[in-house]
Amino acid sequence: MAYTSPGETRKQIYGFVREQILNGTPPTTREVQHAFGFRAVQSARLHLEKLVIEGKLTKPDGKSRSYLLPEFDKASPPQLIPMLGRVQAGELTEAMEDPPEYIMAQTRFDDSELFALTVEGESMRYAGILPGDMVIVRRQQTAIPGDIVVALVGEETTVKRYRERGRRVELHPENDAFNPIFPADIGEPFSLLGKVIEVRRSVE
Amino acid sequence: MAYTSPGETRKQIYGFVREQILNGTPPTTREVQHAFGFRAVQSARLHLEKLVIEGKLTKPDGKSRSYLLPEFDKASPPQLIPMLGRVQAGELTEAMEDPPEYIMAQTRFDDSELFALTVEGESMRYAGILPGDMVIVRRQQTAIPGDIVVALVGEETTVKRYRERGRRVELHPENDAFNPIFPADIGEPFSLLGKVIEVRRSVE
DNA sequence: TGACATAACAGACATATGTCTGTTATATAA
DNA sequence: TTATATAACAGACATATGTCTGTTATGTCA
Repeated sequence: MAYTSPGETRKQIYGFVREQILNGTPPTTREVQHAFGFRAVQSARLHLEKLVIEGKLTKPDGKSRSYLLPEFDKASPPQLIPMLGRVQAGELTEAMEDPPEYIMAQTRFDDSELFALTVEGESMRYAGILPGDMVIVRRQQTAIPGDIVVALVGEETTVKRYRERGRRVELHPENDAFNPIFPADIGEPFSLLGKVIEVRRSVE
Repeated sequence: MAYTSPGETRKQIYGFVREQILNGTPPTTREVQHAFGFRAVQSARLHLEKLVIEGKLTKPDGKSRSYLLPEFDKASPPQLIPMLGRVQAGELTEAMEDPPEYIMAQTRFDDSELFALTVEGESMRYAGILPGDMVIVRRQQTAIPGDIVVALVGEETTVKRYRERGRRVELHPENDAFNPIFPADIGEPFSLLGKVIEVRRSVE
C-alpha cells in the first residue's frame, strides 16, 4: 500500500471499525487489513493499537473481535423493542407472535415488558402527543392517577391520561374536543395494556 | 451438568447471547459453555445451532463471535449521537470537543452531522415540543420555511419554526404567549445550527 | 421393557485470530 | 546529509475458536 499522510488512514480505519461495531460485527485485525488492502497484518494492528491509545477504541485483551466504542460503555445497553402496528383485541401477547419491526431504545425497564405503538388520534395533543407519534409502552395491568396509559376499549387501543374517582377508573383525553371515557359505564370490554414511558416523533 | 427440561436451558442461553450481543460483545461458543457450566464445548454448540434453526439467532459461517439477532438486520444500524448539554456561543463544533454522553438513534442521516439537545422553554408547546424534551438535530446552515430549527441568537440557543417573509428570516414560536424573533432587527449575532429531525420525551 | 429423541460429555482437529520480531520506505527537522 | 518518527511490509508463532466423531445419560412413548 502506498504511503498516506499521517492520521488519514487511521481516521478511515476508525470509521470502518466504528461502523462494523454498530452493525454488531466488530472486525478482526485481518478483516481491517483486507478492507484497507494492507499486505501485512501488523499494519492494521498498529493502527488499531494507536486508536486505542488515542482513546477512540477500547480492547480488553487477547480476545477476538473485542474492539468496543468507549461511548458505548457510557450509554446504557440498547434494547430492541417490537413495534406493534395494530394491537388485536384480547391478549396483547397474541399480537406479538411475529413482530415485524424493532426500534432501538434505552430504558430502565426490562425489554421483555416493552412494546411500541403508533398513536392515531388527536386526543392527547395538549400533552404533546400528536398523531403519528410513537409511544414506548411498559406492559402493566395497573396504573397510578396521572400516568399516561394505553388501554384497550372494545376493539380499539387508545392513549389517555389515567384518573380515578373513588374506585372508578376514568380515561381522560388532553384535548378540549374530546370527552373522557368511563370504562365502567360502557358495555365494551376494557383492559389496561400498559403505561407510556417514552414519546418519539420523527419530524418530516 | 444436570439434565434440565427441554428448551429451558436453551431459553436461558438465548437470553445470555442476546444480552451479550446488545452489549457489543457477541460470545464465543466456549464463553457460552463456561457461562452455563457445560463441561463440553459441544453442549453449548448444539444449543446455539438449534437457536439458529429456530430462527432466534443467525450465524454466517465459521467466523468467530458472529452470532447476530435477526431483528437487528431488520432495523437500520444504530447511531451514537452526542448530547450537548449547552451549546456555546460561536462554533458548534467547539462544544463537541468532549461529548459527555451519547444517545442511540436510527436516522437516515450520517451520524457525523447529528447532535442532540434538551429543550428548555415553552415556546414550541403547540408543536408538541415541551420543556425537557430532547431534540435530535441535523447540522445545516440553511432551512426551508416550515422546518423546525435550532438557532443561535446571541448567546442562547432556541428552537423555533423557520419562516421567510421575502428574504427576511423569521423564527416563530408555536405558543400564543411568545413573540416571533426577527434576527435582522435585533443586534445579536445570529446563526442557524440545524434542523430538528426527531423529538423524544421521557415520561416520568 | 425397548425404541426413540434430546441433553450432556470427552477428546480431538482445523482454522481463525491476536501477537511478536525484524526489515524497508517515506516524510520532517536539525 | 543524518537523525528521528511514522507507515508499511514479511514471516512466523501461540492461542482462541469453530467444528467434528463418538459415547453416555435422561426423559417420553408405545
